Amino acid sequence: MDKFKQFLKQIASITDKEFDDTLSYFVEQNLKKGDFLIKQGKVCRQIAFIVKGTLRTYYFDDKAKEITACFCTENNLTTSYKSFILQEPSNLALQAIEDTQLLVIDYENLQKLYAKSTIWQTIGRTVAEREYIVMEKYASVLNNESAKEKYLRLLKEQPNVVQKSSVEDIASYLGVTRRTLSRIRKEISQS
Amino acid sequence: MDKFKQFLKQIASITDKEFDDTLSYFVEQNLKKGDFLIKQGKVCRQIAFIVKGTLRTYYFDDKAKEITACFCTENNLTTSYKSFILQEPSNLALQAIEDTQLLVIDYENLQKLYAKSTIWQTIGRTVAEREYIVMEKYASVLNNESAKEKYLRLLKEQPNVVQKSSVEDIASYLGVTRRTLSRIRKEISQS
DNA sequence: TGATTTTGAGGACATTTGTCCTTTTATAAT
DNA sequence: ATTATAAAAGGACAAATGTCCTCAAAATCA
Repeated sequence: MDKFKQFLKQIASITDKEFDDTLSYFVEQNLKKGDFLIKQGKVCRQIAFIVKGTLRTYYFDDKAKEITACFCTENNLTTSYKSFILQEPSNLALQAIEDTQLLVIDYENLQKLYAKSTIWQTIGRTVAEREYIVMEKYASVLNNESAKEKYLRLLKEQPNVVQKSSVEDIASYLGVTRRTLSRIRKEISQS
Repeated sequence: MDKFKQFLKQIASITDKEFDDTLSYFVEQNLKKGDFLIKQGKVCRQIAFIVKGTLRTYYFDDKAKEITACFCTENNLTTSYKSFILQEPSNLALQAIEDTQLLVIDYENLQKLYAKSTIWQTIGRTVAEREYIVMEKYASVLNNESAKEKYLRLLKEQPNVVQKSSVEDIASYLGVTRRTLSRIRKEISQS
């Protein structure tokens, strides 16, 4: 609960009172490893703050290959954002890769917060802006870095994720094949 | 002017009066081919609606290679978004690749709009959400498509851009080398 | 117009990455 | 513990892409 308050304070200058007034709009939810927060094809109706744990999001590309879109970690928000924004069926699935504890708000409640509170309008915009910045960074990495550079970056920025995930999932996140990732790992272990 | 109103109406239900009250916050600006809207290293203080024309945005990657980040076309917004959001020096430059006509709002005026009008809060959030969705799509293309697929997609989605831009710029946008793009073009012309 | 510079096409070869497969190792189930 | 199953490593070869370079065409400038 306190972690979430800290998270929000770092986004906008929300007062303790505003925060307390808000909490009733959220519900706690726990996922076991392997559980889904959101499944493909359903309209995503939640945004969740990850108190503890990790989720992987994935979709299927044009060639029906499963692609990891993102690893979502503690102290961040997670959702199938496009589906949530447009309230259209989600092409993303969100699955817990370990036991996970969430604070969840649904679409209606968030709209209520937007309607009644300026600070929440600001939070909503700022969250979208930040998600944009993260995605822009990801795109530039995909555009400009080699397989090895991308893997080393992930290793540096999200070492826990590398630990907890399968080679397959990491490879598709980096836009390379298992074979390539295997080569890279060997190279690294030898140097 | 009317194009801009249409653009906004499609984002949020802004009334004619609200729109008229807003217009004084914007200024018209014209760029000649080659002119910069924003230069690297400066804090970006504007968001612009492109009434007519095209801009290219670019940056230099870790290896000091110039990379085209985006081709911005008529009836869309353009800005160095990250720099604008964080009010930090821009790594992007925005340059007109043909004579271009803009409607520009600066940072202070936008903050004023946010402060005084709920509809502008909604517009601000919705714009950020849309930019996110565009960037997410771009990332998935970069992650999953071959050089040829990416080029064919650009050709389909932004044929004018392909016409107006150099091979170099298109290649870096697609994350490939000139040589690769040259091969693809030959292949296409032969089929 | 003629000279100069920039841009695009493409040859030759190197490197990276992918495909298909087998072997090895780790994990789970009985 | 033993067997069955799934995941990772890696061999052999193919395809895609990059590097470096030259030449021709196009654009620009004097």
